[in-house]
Amino acid sequence: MNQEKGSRVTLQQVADHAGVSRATASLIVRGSKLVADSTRKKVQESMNQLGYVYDRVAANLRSRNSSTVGLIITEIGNPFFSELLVGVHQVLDEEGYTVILGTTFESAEKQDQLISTMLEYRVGGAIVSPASGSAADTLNRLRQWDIPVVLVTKEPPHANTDYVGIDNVLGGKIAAEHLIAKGHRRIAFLGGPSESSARLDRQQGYMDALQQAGIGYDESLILTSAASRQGGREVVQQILKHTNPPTAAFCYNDIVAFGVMLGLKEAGLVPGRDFAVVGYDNIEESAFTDPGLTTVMASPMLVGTNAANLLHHRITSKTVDEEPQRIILKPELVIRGSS
Amino acid sequence: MNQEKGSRVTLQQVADHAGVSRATASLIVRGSKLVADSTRKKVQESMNQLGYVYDRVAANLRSRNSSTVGLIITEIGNPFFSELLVGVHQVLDEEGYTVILGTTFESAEKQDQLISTMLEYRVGGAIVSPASGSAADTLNRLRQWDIPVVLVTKEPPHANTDYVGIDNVLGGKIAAEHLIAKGHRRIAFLGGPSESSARLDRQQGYMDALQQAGIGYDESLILTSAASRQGGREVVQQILKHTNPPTAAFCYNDIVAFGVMLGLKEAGLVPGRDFAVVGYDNIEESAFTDPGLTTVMASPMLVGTNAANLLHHRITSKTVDEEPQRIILKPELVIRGSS
DNA sequence: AAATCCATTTAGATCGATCCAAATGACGGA
DNA sequence: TCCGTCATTTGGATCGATCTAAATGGATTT
Repeated sequence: MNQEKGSRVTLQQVADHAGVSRATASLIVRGSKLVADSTRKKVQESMNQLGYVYDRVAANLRSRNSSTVGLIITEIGNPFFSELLVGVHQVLDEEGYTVILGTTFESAEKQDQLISTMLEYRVGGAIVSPASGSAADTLNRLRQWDIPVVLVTKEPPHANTDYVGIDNVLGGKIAAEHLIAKGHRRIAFLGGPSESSARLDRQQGYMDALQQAGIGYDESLILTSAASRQGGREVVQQILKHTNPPTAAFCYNDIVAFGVMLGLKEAGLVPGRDFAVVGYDNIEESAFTDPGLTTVMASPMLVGTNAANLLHHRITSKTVDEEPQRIILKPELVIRGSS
Repeated sequence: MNQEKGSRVTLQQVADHAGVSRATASLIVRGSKLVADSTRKKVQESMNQLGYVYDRVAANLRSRNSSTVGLIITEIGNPFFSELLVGVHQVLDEEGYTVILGTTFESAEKQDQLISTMLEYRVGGAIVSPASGSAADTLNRLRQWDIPVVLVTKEPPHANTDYVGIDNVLGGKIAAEHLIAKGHRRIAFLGGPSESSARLDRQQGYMDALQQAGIGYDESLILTSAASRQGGREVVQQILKHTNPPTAAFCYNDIVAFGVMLGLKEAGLVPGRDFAVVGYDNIEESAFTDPGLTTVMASPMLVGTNAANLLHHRITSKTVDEEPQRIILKPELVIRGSS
């Protein structure tokens, strides 16, 4: 405990203090069972006395393996991602990785920057939720260096990479089917950024359901917006001015749905009675709104744990050239008061 | 661009390719103006051709300075922290740092673990929101190694460290004064973990205001809970059973306040009409509830940017022994429909 | 022509660990 | 006593960069 301020205690110093070689001390910090119990005890005693702190940076440099992984998401403000992040941490902390977090705010340029940073830090792998406009090329920069990448939530075309996501077509479909079963015939699809593959898939499922029910879809009831509360609020104000307004809406995600419900209240309508609303994601908050939000459960945390497990597998088994894996989680409908 | 898969291009290889020494190449990647323009161009050309990627890990090892900083928070789920995180990133990304994030979930043990990890990764500094039960000792482990630490939001007793926070006493006071001015006489203080210094300060301000107004406080109207929606919901159910129930509540934070508003609705009361609610933090969502939440604006992002700036200052100016600085932001009341 | 200066470049040691192949030494068997 | 075996320990090279102090060489001064 009595070290010089600011200067680290090195393994060499520990070894000298304990009267063994640096190599032996190194074996001990790595928990090797090659060393005799008596020496192990002696060295550990010295480590405590000197206040030794393992230098993972130096170790990683020599051993050519990294104990850090990158996590790139598009938005921290969205609880979907904070829950996903919890899932990722849960698995990776356990396995001894340290996570470097980056947020792109949906900018492809920022995403590129972040990938450069992660390369410079020698991350062992990365979990990436690609920014909407970004091409597969960017991601290949990582794979080019044999760094495993797992994509989550969105998949740019031609990205030949591991992917963990949600069956968005199915999700859109069960949402729309639910509203149809409730007797609605004019159902809007509201919000979300137009370029997002996730949004397009949900829209596809929504349209499929309407077609199959023999209703057909009305292009004028499909509107995009920012994926925010404010976006939802604006887009519902707009749809209510429609000459033949809908009686229900399926929203891009829960956040948009909250905005939609707020917009409805502001227009004097009661969500769940005068107008049905269905969201997507089932973030924690959805159970606590008034009325509770009917939504498609996307289990962000499960996406996170799956992605983390897959990445860990790739990193340890060095099988980057193996066939890419796709894990598609099946969404389920959670019915609450809003529909 | 034609490198062996998996093996990095080193500065040595770049230097050989360009016909200069490793040292010169090193000067160039660091942007030194000592080198001639002609050589710089030549070497940069080689870097592009070979696809060189700077190895920040090796560089940090030799130069004994770190370009990473640790950020330890208690909860990612709470938007207060995700907004704070955005603020921190905003400043530190700009300055060229990389952030390692850790979440304690309010566990002192986990916090200890995270600090160990950050030490092992040679972070240049850390921003920490201490877990409620944690002592100052833990933090001193970082300072012992001359690693600057900036505390945010909470301050354990005897932590002789830089601190950025909000004037919680004042915040509690203006919240209570607002409710008193609205004519309320029985005002509850609801939710939050009992050990938290932030909570105690807010409670202090609340009690001060009541005393000064000649009302005095009633211990039975002060209740703790988990700092979650569910916590707020439960605690309001409880307080409504009081023999002489309050007509207004000041809540530990916005999240608790949302739970309180939900609980009121479930009990058939309309927040803002039958019962006034005031929150704390002014997270984004507070403007989008029904009714909008009156709350004490704590500007989490501003806390983040201030903490990041202060930390950057400490890291660069090597003045760890300088008098600790305390930045206390003044909160303001944001009045909306809930009161 | 020699000395001085300045701008640029460089060799060799170093950061703190791991890897490898080889050394050490105790022990049992021939 | 000598040797092979096995468990343990070790020195020296190495990861990919930076640091230091010194070398290089052309221009300018004396």
